[in-house]
Amino acid sequence: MAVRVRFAPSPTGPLHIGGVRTALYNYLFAKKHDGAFVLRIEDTDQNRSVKGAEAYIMNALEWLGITPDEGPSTNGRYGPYRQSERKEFYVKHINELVRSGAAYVAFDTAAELAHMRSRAEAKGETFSYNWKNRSALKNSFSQSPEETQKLIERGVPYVIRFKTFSENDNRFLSLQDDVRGKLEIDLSLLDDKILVKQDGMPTYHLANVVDDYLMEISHVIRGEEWLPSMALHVLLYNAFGWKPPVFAHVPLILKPTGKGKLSKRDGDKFGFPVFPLKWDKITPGFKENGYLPESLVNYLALLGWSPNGEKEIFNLDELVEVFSLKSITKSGGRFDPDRCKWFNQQYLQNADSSIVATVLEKEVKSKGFEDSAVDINRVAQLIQNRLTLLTDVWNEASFFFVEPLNYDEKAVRKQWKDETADILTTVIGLLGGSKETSANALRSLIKGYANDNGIGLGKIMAPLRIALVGSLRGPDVFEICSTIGVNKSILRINNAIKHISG
RNA sequence: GGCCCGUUCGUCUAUCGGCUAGGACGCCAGGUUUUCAUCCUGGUAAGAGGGGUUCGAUUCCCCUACGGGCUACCA
Repeated sequence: MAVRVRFAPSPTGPLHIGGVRTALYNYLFAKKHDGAFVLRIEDTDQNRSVKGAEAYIMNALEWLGITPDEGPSTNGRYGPYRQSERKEFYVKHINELVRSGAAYVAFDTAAELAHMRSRAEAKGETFSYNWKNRSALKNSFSQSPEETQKLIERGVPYVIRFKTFSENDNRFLSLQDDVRGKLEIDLSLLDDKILVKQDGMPTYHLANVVDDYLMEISHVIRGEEWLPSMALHVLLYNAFGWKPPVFAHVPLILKPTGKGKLSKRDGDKFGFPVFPLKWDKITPGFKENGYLPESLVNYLALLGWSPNGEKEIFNLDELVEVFSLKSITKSGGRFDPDRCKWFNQQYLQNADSSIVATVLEKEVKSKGFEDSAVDINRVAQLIQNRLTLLTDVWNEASFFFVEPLNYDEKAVRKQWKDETADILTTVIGLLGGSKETSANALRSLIKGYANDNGIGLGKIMAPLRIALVGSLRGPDVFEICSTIGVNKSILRINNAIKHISG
């Protein structure tokens, strides 16, 4: 049987990082088995749909490189791919269930149920709409078919519930999950879930099962929050006479520290993004924070799943190659910002330096420091292995374009001596007189001078760096000197002498 | 409260009854770089607790604790 999987988010906001990982696992599994990766928008609850969320989800998947084979933007033969556009299918199939007696009509209002719930709670009990009390409530079980028919005709609002369990049914249902193994569920503890709401729209449970069947989904890979309803879903497949898909419930992503699962607020709190792309004006995503999509994918893949062996850096294609549901972890994992950054640093180091150059060029332009004399590509190469995030670019490269406005006090105190001004003045002379301006040429020039005159190189290098950069950091001094040009270097050195010694 | 799932270094994980419990992030130390970062080398640090089963348990079973999820006319 062909492998077909789906990622089925609800468009209630930006795609959370946990959703990203679920989508990723689905994608990897599909590609591994030459199957199809389907995007289905679960928007049966109109009230909760958020404008722009669907587009966000698609853009995010696109950015990550895990583009669906089928979805709202394609015209696959299993469409439409928005549940709000599939009502006819649900109506057709729920009628089957009602006819067969697997589902029934119920007239209890939300207020009545809420009342019963709070009364039970006051007594320390839990109200559950199930086999024990179903015949005592207002539904087609407690009423005659004529009565029910009459109420429906009169337009009394109703919902349709699933008859989950009855006294004579098998009490235990055995389930198989590809991540967790065998599970045994006591069906007598389950309640009669609503399948169709008063407004005629299906709930998640119905829509999900009908769609997965109609779309010929072979494997349902979804978050662990769905594990408790797996029995219901299998029961639904059985009631329809359909073969259930294979299920695999993946663990949740937890907060870096503290209790609970990762939430939007953790991002603000700990200073890292939890969404792939920026959402509103104030919530940046991984992209805006300087992460490469490949590194996010790599990190997320390894949070909750592990390959054989000790290799850790995998691009998408390599992940596809080695991915397997069986090696998904059972326990929830904490999101570790440091480790995520490390992956980014690794990818940045191995990336084509044009990526860095592009970002740098944009920064330089937007800040108004365009300088045709400074080779952007060369600077990019010099700073590339000093970056962790793409957003570090300007901090690492600014001094190539902007001369120091002030000088690191501590560095000056320690490295700037009485004789420094004289030495640097000589250096200026040497630089000015040099025909060769490559980093190597300048290096041997200065080293030669130091050697010939018995001056320790340290007496030159540190002050020179302070003069050019403003502090003791950055790439090789002679590379900087050569990249910004001898003339500009001399200017900076003169300035430093004036400011510090003068 | 009820039900379900889980539990190996601080974090992500390997181990599928026989281990000096391996790797990665982080952290610490040393080396390279006459700076800083990178890079290299080394170090630190774990089987929640208690019962079984077994010649032998991190690995299998039970209990407890802890963590997580679900418990809506939300997904």
